[in-house]
Amino acid sequence: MRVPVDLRRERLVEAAIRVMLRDGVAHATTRSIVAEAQMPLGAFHYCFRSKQELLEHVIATITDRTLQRALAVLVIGGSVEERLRAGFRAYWQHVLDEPDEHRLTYELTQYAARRPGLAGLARRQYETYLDANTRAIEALAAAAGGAWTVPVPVLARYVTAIIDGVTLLYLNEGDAEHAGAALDLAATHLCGLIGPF
Amino acid sequence: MRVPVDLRRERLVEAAIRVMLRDGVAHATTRSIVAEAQMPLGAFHYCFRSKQELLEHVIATITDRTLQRALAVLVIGGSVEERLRAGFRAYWQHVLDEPDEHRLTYELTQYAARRPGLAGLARRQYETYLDANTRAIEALAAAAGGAWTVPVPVLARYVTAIIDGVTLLYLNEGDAEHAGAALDLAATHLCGLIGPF
DNA sequence: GTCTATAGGAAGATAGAC
DNA sequence: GTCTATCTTCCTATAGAC
Repeated sequence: MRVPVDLRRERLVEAAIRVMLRDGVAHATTRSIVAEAQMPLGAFHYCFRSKQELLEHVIATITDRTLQRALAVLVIGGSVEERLRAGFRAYWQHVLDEPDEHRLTYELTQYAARRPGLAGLARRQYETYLDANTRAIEALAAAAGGAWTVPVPVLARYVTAIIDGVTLLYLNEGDAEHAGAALDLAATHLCGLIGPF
Repeated sequence: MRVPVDLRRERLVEAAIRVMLRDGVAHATTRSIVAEAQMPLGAFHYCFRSKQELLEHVIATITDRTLQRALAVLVIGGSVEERLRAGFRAYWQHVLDEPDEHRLTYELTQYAARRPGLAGLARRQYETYLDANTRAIEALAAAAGGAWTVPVPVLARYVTAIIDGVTLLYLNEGDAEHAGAALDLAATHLCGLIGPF
């Protein structure tokens, strides 16, 4: 039974993500991945040169999905404050719905940062998210016809940091109400930094 | 040459921390740890029942050190705003001085969260930090003779989240100036949440 | 390309002499 | 308690038949 190599690659990447979501990056061995994809062990190495090559595809896939979700939020209409809050709310809802996806994102970043061959990818992953937040912040100011009272690069890092921090806290502590309230506090804070009009 | 087992345990824990700081948790194998401590491999298992037992000691040691540093900041005097900013500044200076220690903290939390035998420790680690921040926030309000305009549990999570988020961002992106400015922004925000007097 | 079988190495843990 | 030698298991990667 012959299956195109491209399709096999895709299936292995998806299988790897499922295993990582379920058991963590450390348990995603070549063996567990091919088992999840219902392929023989030998299939792995004529689809990917090495396990690192698979991991690069996994990280690229996850980063792209996160980015697509972030961009989808930008098209929401309303006042600046409504749009800002809607963005935060949509993100937080996704954390509540798919906590494992977010856990995996942090795990992959850390895993990549520790291997020489993947360290660059971890950095680029963060730069991608920062860039998306920067665009969102600039878009909000443009829509308001005003400006921010704090430099955009600082705001972008503040937003990225509070989002990551609240998510990490929720994943480790499990208190959704208080964590969500802390994120709302940051959103309110940001609303006060827009102007003058 | 006979060395007390308690002392050997201590040396293995310190050696493990050095290896983890240098190469990451995944590279801290029983072999690399005993090599760092200049002990034979066999020494490991009459000092610790298992590698997990060593890890419990490592996490306890690191958590305790972080806590001691946090408590040391509390004795600083001055106005409420000065004390709050001094606390943030002291923390941030430590991040700049010892980034590897902070990287290790996140790595250990994540590592622990994925093993059934250690998952409870990861949660307790976060609860410890949250508890320390809660005390600091209450102490600040008490010193001001006032109160916070936002519930303390929410503030404690906001502080924990922004600290973690900014640190993680700096460790992954490397932009100390902008990350520090984002942390300052949060400190300023907090100063505005104290009152009425 | 596809698979089975296996190489080659590193991990945690233990056996047993001293 | 102390150490050397070894057991068992699991990993990534490859060899070689089809």
